[in-house]
Amino acid sequence: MLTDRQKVILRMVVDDYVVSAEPIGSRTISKHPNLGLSAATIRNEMADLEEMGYLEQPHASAGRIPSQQGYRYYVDNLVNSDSKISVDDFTMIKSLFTEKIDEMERVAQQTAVVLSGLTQYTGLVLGPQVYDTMLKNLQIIPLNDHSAVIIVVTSTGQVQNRTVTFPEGIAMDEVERLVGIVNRRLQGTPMYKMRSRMLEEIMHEVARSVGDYEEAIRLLDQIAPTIGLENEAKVYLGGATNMLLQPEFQDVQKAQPVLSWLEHRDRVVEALKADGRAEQRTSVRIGIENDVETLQDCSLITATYHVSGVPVGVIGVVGPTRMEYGRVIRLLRHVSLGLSELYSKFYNGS
Amino acid sequence: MLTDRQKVILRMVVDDYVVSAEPIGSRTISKHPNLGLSAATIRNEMADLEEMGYLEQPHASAGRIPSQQGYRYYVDNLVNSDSKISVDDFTMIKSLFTEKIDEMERVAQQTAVVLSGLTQYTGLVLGPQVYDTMLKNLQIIPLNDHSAVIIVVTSTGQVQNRTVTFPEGIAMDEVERLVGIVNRRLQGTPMYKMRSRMLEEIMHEVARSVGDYEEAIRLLDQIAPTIGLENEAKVYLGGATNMLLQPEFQDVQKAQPVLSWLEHRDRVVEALKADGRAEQRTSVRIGIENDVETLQDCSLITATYHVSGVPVGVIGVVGPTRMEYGRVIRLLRHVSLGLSELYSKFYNGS
DNA sequence: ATTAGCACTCGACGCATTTGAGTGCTAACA
DNA sequence: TGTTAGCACTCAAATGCGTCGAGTGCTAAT
Repeated sequence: MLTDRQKVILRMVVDDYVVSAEPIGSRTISKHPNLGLSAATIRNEMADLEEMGYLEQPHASAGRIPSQQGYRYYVDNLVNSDSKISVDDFTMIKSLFTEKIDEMERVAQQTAVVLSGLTQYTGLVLGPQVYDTMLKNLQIIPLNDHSAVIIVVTSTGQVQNRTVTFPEGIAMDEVERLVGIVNRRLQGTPMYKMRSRMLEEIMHEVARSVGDYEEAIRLLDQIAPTIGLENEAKVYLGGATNMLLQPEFQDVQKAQPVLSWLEHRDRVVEALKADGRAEQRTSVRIGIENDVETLQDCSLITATYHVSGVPVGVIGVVGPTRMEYGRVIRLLRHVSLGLSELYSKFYNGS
Repeated sequence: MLTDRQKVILRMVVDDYVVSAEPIGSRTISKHPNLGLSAATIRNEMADLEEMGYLEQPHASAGRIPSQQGYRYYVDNLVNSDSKISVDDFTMIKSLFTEKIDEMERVAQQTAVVLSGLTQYTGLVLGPQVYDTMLKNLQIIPLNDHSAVIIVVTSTGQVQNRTVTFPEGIAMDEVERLVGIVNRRLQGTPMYKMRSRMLEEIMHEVARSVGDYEEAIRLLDQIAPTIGLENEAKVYLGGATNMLLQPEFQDVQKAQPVLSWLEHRDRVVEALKADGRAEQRTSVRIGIENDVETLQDCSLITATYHVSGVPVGVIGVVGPTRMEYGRVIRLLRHVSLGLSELYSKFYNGS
């Protein structure tokens, strides 16, 4: 357990280090106003904090920097994440939500960019995944004799499409009949049940109406991935190269793996989803707390956003462990609330 | 005009420098087999080549490196861009086209990744823009009382969609009537004429059938951007962070602007389009030949791909001016041929 | 418990020296 | 006349060395 004074000192070290990126010495701390302590006293306390694992020394005659455990303690006990965000931040974010953006995709992208712009870290947005969407409509538009566009519309207005080529021996009208069947029997079916329902309920009816059973199955197989669109979450990155401005990424060897990791969307999606499933509204992963090896010197802070109280997406920020935890957490909370509002309006029909 | 011997030497300098990234000295060249010349002779020739502007010296006692003019001469006269690509490259690319990828979007993305993987530069793909597509179908799917999804399908099977919210006082059936009019009157209209045709031909008819003229215009305005989808080309990047492996990007200050430039898709699209309009099938922009200031130490090589002989898209590679011009040009030619074939099949209905 | 004082540590910085790759020039040679 | 060997010269990079100073730990005094 830390004494009050140790907490104060730890907080000061973190706060100072986060802005300066240089080890903090005892003198620096002792010069802080409203802290009538000499450097020697601070030294003693710092030595204790180091022994307990909250601080560390890059080398013997240098100042102290927070350890990952130190950051963790800071985030759990010292940071004030409830106060308001700064006026500048507020106006910046406000423009994001008031600007009339009718394409929801652009909102997500723009959110990532704004998050990065405000923090100089990388902004992440995991697009909304609404789980209880249902099939609204299945359309087929013939292109020529043997190919057509299949269009799926969900109850929330998401649209997915795919061009399919028919196997030899299947005529257009058979396909159209097939689509008719799907529409008749499966409208209103939740999307996540789609695939199984298609197999269970439709197959026999298909067999009855379509000439060639074998071919019908082949065709359904081709359409299935589109129809049963797994509502696959898309991730949007913003300002990944902003991170190159951070001192810890001045060394390309350090920066390359992280940027490279960010390039693979699927990995990023996975990392964000993991946090999205957590109970809390905001999650902070510091260094080795990240399952991803590449991010062992980075922190990932995420927040979920909601539609009708249900979490549907995640926003987040990746940066070096030396991060403005307080500010970033407040920013993310604020933005996630805004997004929740926006998406709720959108999905509940504005 | 260069003597044959000077050409040989220039080619050697470029070839050596491209792989070593270190200034090339006279001794190195003289040691080349099938070139019975002493270092001293090479020195004289090199001095001449420098005087003519094809080589330069980083500092007095260093070897020579090619100047941008030197690269230009190399590309124009010395590179052999017609020979075949290597077997390794061939198999790598082959898997790209034989793998059955039915989503054309993924083909483009994957092409960019493969280009980068093969070169360690950044791969670029400007998605196909087919200019003579026509309106195939306009669909409207109501979501609730005051919003619906508008879906546009073109003759080539491209699908674009948008959620629209109706102004107060416009009922769903009026919207449906409007869509019907558009379908009846404008099916088969080339997409690029869409917007003007909509205004010219439809307005008066709309006014007749829809109750409120003012509102009808407002509504059409809202739909217009989707219908008249400018066939906006999408750009796909691959392996931007691979460039951080290049020696010239070991300095973050050098790398950051370039990576940052690549982050803004619109700028990249513009640069690629510029090259796509050029006459030649492949274009090489070396250093300052790039209009973009950020790329003054980079080279951009592009090649167009075609559908039915008409150029519809661009692929390319961005890297440092010290680039394997020969190999990259051959790669791009090969890949662009493959893409042309693939897209031609796709658009002409396979 | 706090603090002043002091010896000690160690990276950063500046400066001189060395090293070596590479050049330009000159004179000899075919 | 073109080519080459030889040599003095140049300069970046590497190496070594002393200095500086921020910061520490320890001790003794308050």
